[in-house]
Amino acid sequence: MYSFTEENYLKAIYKLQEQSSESINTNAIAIVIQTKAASVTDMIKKLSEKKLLNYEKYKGVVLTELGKKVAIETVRKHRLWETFLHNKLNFTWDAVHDIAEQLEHIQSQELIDKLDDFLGFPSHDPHGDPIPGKNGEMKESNFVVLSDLREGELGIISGVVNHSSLFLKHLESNELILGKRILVQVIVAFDNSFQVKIEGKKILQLSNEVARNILVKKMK
Amino acid sequence: MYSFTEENYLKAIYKLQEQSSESINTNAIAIVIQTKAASVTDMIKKLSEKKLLNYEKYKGVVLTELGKKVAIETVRKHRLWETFLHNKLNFTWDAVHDIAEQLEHIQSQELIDKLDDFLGFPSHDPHGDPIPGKNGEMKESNFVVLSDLREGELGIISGVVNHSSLFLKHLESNELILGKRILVQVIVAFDNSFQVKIEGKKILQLSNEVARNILVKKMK
DNA sequence: TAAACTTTTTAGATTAGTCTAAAAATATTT
DNA sequence: AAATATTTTTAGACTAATCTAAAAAGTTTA
Ligand SMILES: [Mn+2]
Ligand SMILES: [Mn+2]
Ligand SMILES: [Mn+2]
Ligand SMILES: [Mn+2]
Repeated sequence: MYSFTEENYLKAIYKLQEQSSESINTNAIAIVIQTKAASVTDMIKKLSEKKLLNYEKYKGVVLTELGKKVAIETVRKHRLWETFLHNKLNFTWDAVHDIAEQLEHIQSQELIDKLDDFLGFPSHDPHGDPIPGKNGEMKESNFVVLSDLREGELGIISGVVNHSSLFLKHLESNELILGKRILVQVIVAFDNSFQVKIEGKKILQLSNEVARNILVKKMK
Repeated sequence: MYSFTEENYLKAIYKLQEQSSESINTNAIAIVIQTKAASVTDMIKKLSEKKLLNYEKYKGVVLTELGKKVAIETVRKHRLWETFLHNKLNFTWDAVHDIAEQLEHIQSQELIDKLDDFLGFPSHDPHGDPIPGKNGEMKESNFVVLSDLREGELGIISGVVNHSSLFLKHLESNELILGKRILVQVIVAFDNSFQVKIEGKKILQLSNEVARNILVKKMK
C-alpha cells in the first residue's frame, strides 16, 4: 500500500507531532530521517497529494487522520516486532530497534494480528513504550522520570526516554532493567545526582542525566 | 549487502540451475521474475560486475560460488520464515509463501540464526523442502513422487512438487497433510489415477496429476 | 524598515529498477 | 544456404527517492 519510505516519513512526522503540537517544519523532518531538506520537500508534496498530510508552503505539515492512522500502524508493527525479538528470540533490548526498523515495513495485516496473538497481546515493548492496539488505541502510561522522585520514594522501572544503544547497554550492565524496584535514598544537592537502591540489594550512584532518562511507575 | 531485487534474481537463477544443469537464459529468468527480457539483461550485467554470476552475451548465465552462496542464504531465510509462520503463528501452508517472500530480505545474520534456534533447527519447511544449514549445507531428501509407488506400497507424505496455493488448499481439504501415511490400494490402468487410503481410514481417488505432485517417503 | 541571516523551495542531476520499440544475434525451417 | 522465426541486447524513456547549488520566502537584528 505505502512504500517503505513513505511509512518512515509518516512515522517521523507523527513522533515530532507528539512532542510539539505545532505544525512540523521541513528541517526537523530532515534531521529525523537523516536526509536533506530538499528531499523532504519533495516527499511532503507526494504525501500531501495522497492526502496523508496537509501542507502549506513554508508553513510545515500536519498529518491528516489517514496519515496518523498509517503512522500508528507502523509504530504498532515496530513495537510488536521489538517485543518478539526480545521475548522470543532473546535479543537484548539495545539490539531490537534496528531490526524492527526493517520488519515494521512487512505488508500483511494478518501477520501482525497473529504476531500480536502469539505474543499474548503485549501492552508495552521492551523499552516500556505502549503498543497501539488493532484499532490504533494507545494506552496512556502514567510513568514519570526517575528524576521527579524525591528522597525515600519508590518506583518500578518501566521505560526509557533515551533509546540509544549506548544508554540501554549502560542500564543493563547496572541491572537497571524493566520491572525492577528502585528506591531513591539520597539526592545530592550539589549535582542533583541520585543514590538509589535496586531491589533491596545493590546501591548505585546515578547522574541526573541518567535519572532524567529512566521512566518509573511511582509507588506509594 | 545485496538489494531486495538482486536477491530475488539470484534465487530465481539458482532455482533454474537446480533443474537444468545448462546455463540459464534470459527469457527463463524473465518468466520467473515476472519481468521483461530487457530488464533481465540489465540486471544480469550488474550481477556480473559484482561477480555474482558469469555472463556471456547471448549465452546465458551461471552463478559463481558467491552468487550461489547468496542464493542459498536467501532460500534458507525464506524457508525458516515459512516454518515460523506455520509452526508458531498458525498460518496454513498455502499462506506462508507470500509473506516469506518479503521476510526473506530482512538483513541480519543474528536474526536468522536466532530464529533457527527458536524453531529448533528444523530440517524441512511446511512444504517439505529442505532448509539449508548455517553454512549452506542442504540435506538431500530421498523423497519420491507418489505416482512412482506401486499397488500395495506405503509412503509418508513428505512434500509437494507444485507449490501453488490452489493445490495446497486442495490437499489440505482432503487431509493430505505432511506426515500422514498413505497406502496405494489400486492404480487404475485406464487413466493412471490412484486409489489411496490415508492413515487406515479415509479412501480417496487421486488423479495422476495429483499423484505426480505429492512427495512421499517410501516405506518398506 | 532595511539589512542580514535562516529556512524552504526549485531546478537540474543521479541511481536503481523498470519499460517499449528497434536492432542485432542466434536458431530453425525450407 | 537462404529465409524465417525466435531470442537477446541496445537505445531511450520513465518513476521513486535522493542529492547539490541556487533562488525565494520568512525571520531576526540593528
Ligand atoms: Mn524502536
Ligand atoms: Mn522505519
Ligand atoms: Mn515458499
Ligand atoms: Mn523473494
